[in-house]
Amino acid sequence: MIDLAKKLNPQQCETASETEGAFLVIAGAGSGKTRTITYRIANMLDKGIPQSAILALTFTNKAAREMEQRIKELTGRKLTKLTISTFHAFGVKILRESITRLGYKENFSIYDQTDKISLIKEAARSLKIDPGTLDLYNLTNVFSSIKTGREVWSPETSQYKDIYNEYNDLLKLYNAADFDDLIVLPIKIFQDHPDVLAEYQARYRYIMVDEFQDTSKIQYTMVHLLAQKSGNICVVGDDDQSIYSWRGANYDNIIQFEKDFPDVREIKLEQNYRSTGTILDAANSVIAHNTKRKNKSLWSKSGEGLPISVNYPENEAKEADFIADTIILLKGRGDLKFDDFGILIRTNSLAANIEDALLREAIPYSVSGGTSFFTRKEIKDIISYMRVMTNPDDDISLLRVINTPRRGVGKKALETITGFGKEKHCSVFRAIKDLTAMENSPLPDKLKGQLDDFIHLIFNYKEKFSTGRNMSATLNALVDDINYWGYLVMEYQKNEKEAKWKYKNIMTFINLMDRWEKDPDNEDVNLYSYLNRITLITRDDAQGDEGGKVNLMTIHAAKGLEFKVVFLAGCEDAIIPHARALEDDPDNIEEERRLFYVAVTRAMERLYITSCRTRHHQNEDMICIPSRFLEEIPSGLTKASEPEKPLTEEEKMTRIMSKFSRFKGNIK
DNA sequence: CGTCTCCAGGTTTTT
DNA sequence: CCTGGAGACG
Repeated sequence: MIDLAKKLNPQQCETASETEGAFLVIAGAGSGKTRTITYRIANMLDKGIPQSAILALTFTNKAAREMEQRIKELTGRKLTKLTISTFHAFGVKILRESITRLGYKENFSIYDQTDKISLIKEAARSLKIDPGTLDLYNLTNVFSSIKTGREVWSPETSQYKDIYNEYNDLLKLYNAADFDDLIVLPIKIFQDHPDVLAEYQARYRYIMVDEFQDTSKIQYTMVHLLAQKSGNICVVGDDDQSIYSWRGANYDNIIQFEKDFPDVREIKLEQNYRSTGTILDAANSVIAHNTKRKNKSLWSKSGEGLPISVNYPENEAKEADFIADTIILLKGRGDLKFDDFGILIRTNSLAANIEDALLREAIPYSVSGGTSFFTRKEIKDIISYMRVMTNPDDDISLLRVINTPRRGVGKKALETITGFGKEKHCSVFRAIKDLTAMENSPLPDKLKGQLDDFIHLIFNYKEKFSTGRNMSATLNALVDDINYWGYLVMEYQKNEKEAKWKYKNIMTFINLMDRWEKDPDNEDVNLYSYLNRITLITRDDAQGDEGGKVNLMTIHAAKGLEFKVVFLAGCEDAIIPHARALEDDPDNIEEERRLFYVAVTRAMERLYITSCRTRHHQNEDMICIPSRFLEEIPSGLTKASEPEKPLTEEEKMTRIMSKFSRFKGNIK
């Protein structure tokens, strides 16, 4: 038995010890939120609540993994029946069990952003609309908003209604689900089939939601459906750290929660255990400028600590050098490890320069975000092969690999094949199979032979994979068989390094699979679950935390993490707050401020802020203005290593010009 | 008919 | 600066 009162402060203790009923826990930054949840679950297990009755929903895979690890350590139990996962992974779990209720077949594919764009193109083409005239990236967002109920069709968007409908028809036809479907379809199952819902309600009688402030409306709907029966639900969040409203995360959820569970008990965790007094004061001062927030005040017993260092490097290269040099310097003192450092940036594009400097100084680092490993072209190619094997209806993946490596399948041949498929209402895979077997096929004989080989290859490897044994070796053989290396050499003739690098990525991918299938805790070893898994893993894969790497990531990705030393780079106006955020809605300034607040509160001991004087952007040297949030930090808390020089008349002029051009550039 | 090459455009944040 | 699409070539 764990003595909660001894390990936790009174508010934490209350949260952890009361397991029945509805709870709303407002947990400030660094207030020991994860610790509290961990103890709460451990306490449930102590009380004899079965693992299988507990569902904990987190925001990222990493958070889920960490929580599981901590509970394991705390209780010393095996946790095979406990469900700790992200909303999306939980959605996949439900769909794998019940998607046939909606008329889908079992091995559905999950489409990421890239697949989604391909599919929208496909939908447009089938409606005789030239995809070239569309802003596809933008459409992915519009469709997402519509599907999740965040927005309704507006005069500007309603012209895309037909494409949207076609897009959804195709998804179903291809037996595929996009990310939104992973939440929307389970809800549909629950609503259409009360018996299924009742089953899940009976199974998950104790539900916890972490980072509740970032739950979207539909995610909340899903949780509410599950929890309304038992009424045992505990949501934990911090409105000041709500940074995903653009994705449908909604403050209204807190209000809705209070309505849906009128007996809710509200607990506030306000003691901060993470940061020095200086850092906390700075954070508090900044966030106080926001008007829409629940009242709370973070306090701490720790001392004031060091002043916050604010620097104004000449340009982004100097900024990167400063960060790298400072890491070397602090590391040299011996009491810090590389993974005690976090470098936070507003946008992924800021990472490149910093990576350069870290590489040059031979500082080991890991970047999260940006083009995720699994969305790299070469990796997607390989994944698509495997997807076709698990789901032959997946036309998008099939079209991706049919001519990769090149098999002489060009535009004309593709037209014939897809045309045939449309006519016969069958998948492209089926069409290829039929067309190659046909007597007087419209395809030339040479191509028929090639395609026949392709079909056999798919069947052959599907068979090998289906044993569920040694899948990484099978994959290795597949990569050899299709001569992917030869393909890379061809494609990157002038750049052998690139080809080698891409091939190395594939080898890494195979190794990852090997590790995964040999993991003794893994109870579900088959190709399909692997594919599901990697589609949902994105930025936080780098679980190789051997303790030796500096962390470079976006502020969004840093949510829930803490570092002894934090660098906040690119603290310039138009970066944070981001120019695009402020364009239409001035209310967005509050979210940008929360983002800044999240960044500051990641720091435990030292905080370095850099704001470049100039920055190279789109082939132009732009003059930069320091972020307006810097002014919101009381000057007594900072130490400017390099005070800003007053502007010359000429500089003022350029600044106005650059502002103007930036503004112009951002209209539509 | 498939492939190669040049040119325009473009990502804020993520599951 | 890098990616993807359109047009010329083999």
